[in-house]
Amino acid sequence: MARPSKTKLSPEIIVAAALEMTAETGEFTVPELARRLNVRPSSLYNHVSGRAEIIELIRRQMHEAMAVRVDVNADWPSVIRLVASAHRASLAEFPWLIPLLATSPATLDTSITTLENVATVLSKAGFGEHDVMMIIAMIDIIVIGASLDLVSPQDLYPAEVLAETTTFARVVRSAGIARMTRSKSSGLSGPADSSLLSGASETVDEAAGSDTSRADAAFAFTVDLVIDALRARLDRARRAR
Amino acid sequence: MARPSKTKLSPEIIVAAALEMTAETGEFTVPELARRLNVRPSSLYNHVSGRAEIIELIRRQMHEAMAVRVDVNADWPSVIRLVASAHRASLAEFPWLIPLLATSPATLDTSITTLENVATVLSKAGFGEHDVMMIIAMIDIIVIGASLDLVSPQDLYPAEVLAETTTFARVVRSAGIARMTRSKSSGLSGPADSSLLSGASETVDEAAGSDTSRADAAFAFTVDLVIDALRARLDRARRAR
DNA sequence: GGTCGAAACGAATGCCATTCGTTAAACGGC
DNA sequence: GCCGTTTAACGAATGGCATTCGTTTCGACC
Repeated sequence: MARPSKTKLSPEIIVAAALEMTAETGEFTVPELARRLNVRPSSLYNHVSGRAEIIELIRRQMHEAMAVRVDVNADWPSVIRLVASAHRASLAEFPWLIPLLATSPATLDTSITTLENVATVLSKAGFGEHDVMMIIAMIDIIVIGASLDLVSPQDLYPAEVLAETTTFARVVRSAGIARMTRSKSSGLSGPADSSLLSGASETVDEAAGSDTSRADAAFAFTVDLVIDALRARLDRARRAR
Repeated sequence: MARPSKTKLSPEIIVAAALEMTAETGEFTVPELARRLNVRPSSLYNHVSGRAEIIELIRRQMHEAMAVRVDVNADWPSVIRLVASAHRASLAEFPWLIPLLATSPATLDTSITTLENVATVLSKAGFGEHDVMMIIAMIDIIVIGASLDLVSPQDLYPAEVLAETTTFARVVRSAGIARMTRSKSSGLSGPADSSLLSGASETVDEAAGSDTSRADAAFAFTVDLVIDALRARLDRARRAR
């Protein structure tokens, strides 16, 4: 077989398939990618330089997807909520890419535009320049942390462990979070170490959603708390002036 | 060669070498590990079941290292600061393990003891049970996010990109963070995709520390803000009662 | 219509994780 | 102190992955 009448590949096709694969299995190998595209692995190298470039393209695409249209005239708490929620939602879809994304420069116009708009809104609201920088960094921190939290195993605090505590056990129980069954771990693992998740039993996870509600609550709590604190800070600054 | 007079391996020796390797290169392969220990790869399998178990042992050790001795009689803001700082410091040492750690249950007595103590302190301080749970989750969120932030590339916002913004550029500049040079990327990558970091130029990174100060500032800002907000929340609850 | 580049293939390389059978030393009961 | 059993090393072999190179054939352009 040689060159086909209609080309079967392109960087776009490749990256789309790769993204789809990571979404399904959390894995991503070149041979498997080629299999999905009905192509030999070596063919891919006519379009991309290698696995690393494919990952880089995925990263770019994620950054684009994370761009949010910010209304520059909206009030700043809404903007913070919007941006934080949108970013968290995007990240939580591909959690194993988080270290990649968190540690790569914000090169994309789209995401920088979001930042620019957020900065504008905060500035207009009366925050000082240093505060604006810190707030943006803080949003990043919270978003990334909360995204990882979102994909945590359902029983972050197993019953056996809770048994040894008193205060903490009561607290957990009161939050309606305790899970007595040790259901299968989250699908997270990334390409690096999927084998790690063996051991986990495969019990029914009827209440699989119960823990995302914990993560949601913690995220909401944090964002609310932070916005409250920022509001107070703004008031204080205004009164001082 | 057969059984040596003095055994050359043990799970402890293996995990120590593996941890050291990840600290140095961010990588961790079984053959390389064996090479460091002056042993054939197959020998390792007499002591651990495989790569996955080594990772699991590393995870355990990290959890142990993250345990903090909490003075139950200390004031709660100090406790929050202490726990958050200690956890962040531990995580930042091995950032590629963060997804692993963040998504695995807290099984270890040591780390659960820390949680128990934190819960006790917060309860004694007057926080309701639901709040205690949320605060603990929030600390997790902030710690994880900040740890990843800590290992971000130095120039998170390259000059070329900033050129297209006005407000944001001013904000960044005022924070004294702008880095004009594009120095080599952070060493982060995890076992999955180290090859990604090729391309990066190897210029001198004279001011490599300048960005950790940004990360430090953002972390401190967030913790301070959150503690302020919690203090206000506590006051409000007290007054309502 | 001939030439040249592009896009597929197949084979081959080198690394990785893992398994199995082998060997010889250490251990432990008598 | 002897002897069987266990143990901890080894070497070879397997199968998967990422990648490279040479080959083939098709399409496009002159």
